Amino acid sequence: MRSYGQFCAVAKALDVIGDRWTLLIVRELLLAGPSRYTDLRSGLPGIATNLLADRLRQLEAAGLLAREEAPPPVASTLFSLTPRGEQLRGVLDALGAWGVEYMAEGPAPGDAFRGRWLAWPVERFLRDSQPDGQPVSLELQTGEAPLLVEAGGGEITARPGPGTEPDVVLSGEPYPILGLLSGRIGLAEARRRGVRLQGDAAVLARLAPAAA
Amino acid sequence: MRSYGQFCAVAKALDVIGDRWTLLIVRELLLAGPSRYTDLRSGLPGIATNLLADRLRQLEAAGLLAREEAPPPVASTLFSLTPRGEQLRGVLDALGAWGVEYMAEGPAPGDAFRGRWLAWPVERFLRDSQPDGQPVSLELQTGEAPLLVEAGGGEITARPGPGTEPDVVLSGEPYPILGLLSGRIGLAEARRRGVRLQGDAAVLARLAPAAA
DNA sequence: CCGCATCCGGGGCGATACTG
DNA sequence: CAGTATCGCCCCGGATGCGG
Repeated sequence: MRSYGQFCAVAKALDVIGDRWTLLIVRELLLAGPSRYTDLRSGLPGIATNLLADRLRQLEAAGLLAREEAPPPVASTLFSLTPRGEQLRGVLDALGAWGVEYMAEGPAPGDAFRGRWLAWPVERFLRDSQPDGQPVSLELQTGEAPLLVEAGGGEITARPGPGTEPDVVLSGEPYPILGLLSGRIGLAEARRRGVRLQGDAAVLARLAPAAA
Repeated sequence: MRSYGQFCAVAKALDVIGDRWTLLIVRELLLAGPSRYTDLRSGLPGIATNLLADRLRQLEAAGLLAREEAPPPVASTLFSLTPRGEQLRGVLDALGAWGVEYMAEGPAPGDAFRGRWLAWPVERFLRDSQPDGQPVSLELQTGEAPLLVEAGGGEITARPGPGTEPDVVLSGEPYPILGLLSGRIGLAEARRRGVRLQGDAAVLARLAPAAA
């Protein structure tokens, strides 16, 4: 991108990661770890393939991304963040915390969705209401890939992949599931909106809205 | 800007503030407070005037910015951030903290500079090495408007405006001044690069590089 | 199938000029 | 002082092609 030409920390940062799609590519790599080109594409619905290739080159040139050739029989290229790229987590956290407010409005018509995108709302909007209780786990099935949420010791973490014997499994549309988790709607209302629940519903009480 | 069309907190945030120049306008309003159109322009060297007008309209429509008509005899329009706009401080902090690394490389040829842009490097890169000592103040004269830096109680703050009887005044080019404050170069080297110092040089010892 | 390159239309952006 | 008007250009989006 064209430089702002300003000797300022914020402007210098935007010189590097201010291009369209760039931070969303970093988001995918932070959420999913080392990824193939095709997987990045599926995690970035709407991106043009030439733009993705361009951005990957720019990120590599800037030292934020490394490209490793996986050995046969995998025979695939893996893109991963360098330590410098990982340091963008703080920026993405701040952006996600600020943008999560717009999630409460629900998805716009035609909005795409991937299960792992719930990671920020879950970690940012919720807290563990019983820090001294036994750790509990939830599996969220909102798309292709499930998200595993764990609450314990006052902390809430979210990461991709199915859980081994989660205490409760929620499946359905992301918006009502997010509403249920955040307490904006109750279980009955969530069910009416197509959310299905398997397991121990009492586990949901462990998740409480975090103080703003 | 065109929406990313993704039901994701980060993407929704970028839908609102991802446009070119937008975050730099927020930077100016955070650093300088309510500002006139002309002052914003001078704080954003390189921006086209139609773009500034466009962005101000977008920010107003998004509820991040308010426009107040100052009464006569001032007879001027003031642009200020709404509370929602102020909440972007966390995003700018994260961006500045990440981008400050590029400041160590020095300004690119032709880079513009404004004194208040040093606020982030100073607050992020430095700490008060003697929290129990008397508060001290420094005035940095690097451009048109001076920056006032205060160290006391372990905290370092930076804000625009000249100080009343600062303990030390530094004037010169921003890069060597930044190097002097961060300890990358010594006082002798800084003087050789044109930095002039008035007052008590011992005060500089209060500022130490913050742990990375 | 994976990881792109190429082509082309539209719009955001940049610079300058101008105005109430 | 606070913008509007205009005009190129280049970035972006969408489609298609293509070698490994």
